[in-house]
Amino acid sequence: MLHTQPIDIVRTQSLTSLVQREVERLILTGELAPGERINEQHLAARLRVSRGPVREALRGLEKARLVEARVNRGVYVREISVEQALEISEMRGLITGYVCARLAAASTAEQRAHLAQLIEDMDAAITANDAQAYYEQNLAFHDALMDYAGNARAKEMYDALVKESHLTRRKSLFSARAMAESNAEHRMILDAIRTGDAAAARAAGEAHIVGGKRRFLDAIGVAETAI
Amino acid sequence: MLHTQPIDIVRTQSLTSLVQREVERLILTGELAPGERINEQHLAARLRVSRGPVREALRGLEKARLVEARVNRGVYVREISVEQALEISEMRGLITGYVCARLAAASTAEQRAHLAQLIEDMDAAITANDAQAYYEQNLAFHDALMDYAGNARAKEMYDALVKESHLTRRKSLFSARAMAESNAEHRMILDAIRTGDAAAARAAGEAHIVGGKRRFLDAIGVAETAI
DNA sequence: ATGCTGTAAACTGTCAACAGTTTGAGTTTC
DNA sequence: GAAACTCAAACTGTTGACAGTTTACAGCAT
Repeated sequence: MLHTQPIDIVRTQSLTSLVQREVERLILTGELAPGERINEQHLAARLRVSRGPVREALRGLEKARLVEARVNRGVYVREISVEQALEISEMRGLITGYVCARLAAASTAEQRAHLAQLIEDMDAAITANDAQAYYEQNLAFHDALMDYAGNARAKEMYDALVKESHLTRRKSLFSARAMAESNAEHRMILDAIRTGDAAAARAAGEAHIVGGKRRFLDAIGVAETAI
Repeated sequence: MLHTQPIDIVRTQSLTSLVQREVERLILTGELAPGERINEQHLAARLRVSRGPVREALRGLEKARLVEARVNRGVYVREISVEQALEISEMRGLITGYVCARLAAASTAEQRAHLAQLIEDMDAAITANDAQAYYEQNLAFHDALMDYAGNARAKEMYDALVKESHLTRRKSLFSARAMAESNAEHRMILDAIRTGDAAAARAAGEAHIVGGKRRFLDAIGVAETAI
């Protein structure tokens, strides 16, 4: 009975969850752009399912704030304003500060070593001026912080915010200088964690918010005073 | 044409959203208890709709973390453990600290007066040993903090956490002493906001977390060291 | 009595069709 | 030429039905 597993996989996942994951992927990769309308029929035909599971999946994505439904008018990939992007960023930073403080209070040597490694990798990406690599490693760094802090709820909220932040049209192509600043802040976070100073770790996380917000505004060319 | 409004309501709101609100109400009021299974057919019959809207509504509530779906086995009102309740509480407190800091940086006299009034009301509830009134006014106080802070995202996340926290079976019937402690912390928050000291306001919010967590554990009879 | 097996009822997951609304092209009117 | 109207196509909201799975119970063996 070698081929029993595929059947199990089909049986243990609903079409709704599969559709939801696929649409989420389409949105996060930009194949479905913010503001774009999602046609239920076409989507159902493309995925070879009926409209039922598609509608259920879209309802889930609505609560996840990735799409917006307008009555009798269909669902649209959500568009977020600069103000909303900043709010999301602040919430991300808030949670980051929290987990940094927790890690300062309790973390293993292995965890700290992994964080240090990621910072090294980001330095390499900066040297290579590889913004894409930096972006991904930056996500990995923050993911690691969330994982190690031992608060599953904080991690889930953070992940939801990160997904939502991908809705911003302006793909943040950071300059080498911005990346260097950002990574210096990562280093400060790790230093504070190493010394076990929860307040300092939290402050470093907070500083990372403020810095990230400023760099975001710089990147999109909006003066902070204009907000 | 006196009876035109109900029709309009039906037209401008989908059945799904109505079902979702109703099921949410049933859960938050405890008519649907944590762990209880939700029968789609019965629910659809009770609300006089077909199963489609019901299923869509349940999918939304799943993302809102109020229900849990098990494949081929239906959806259940979510049960949360003490650990999860503590995580939710910490996140609530985290956001509270954030908005307190923002209010210290910017708030109007009217807003501060309203907060002061709510604290007075809570004092009255304590004197009357009316835990129910205290509970509701406490929610109103925190709602006001969220409203006035001017971060819509923070408010939404907080509201979602509050709804989720209602899933805990143990209705926190605080003692008069616990209520007094809690309200004293509210007063410290307001004092810090009044003096415009963002750091102190935030610290007061943080203290309110720790205090609330300790009181919660006291109420359910779990030693903090056991967690 | 106790445990196992088979069967039927109940329920979930999925689909296809219907009803009502929106949208846009074409036509008419001013 | 522009605005208003008409009408059909397209699409969403909703429903009812079908297929497959789970569950509970009765019957049987031990």
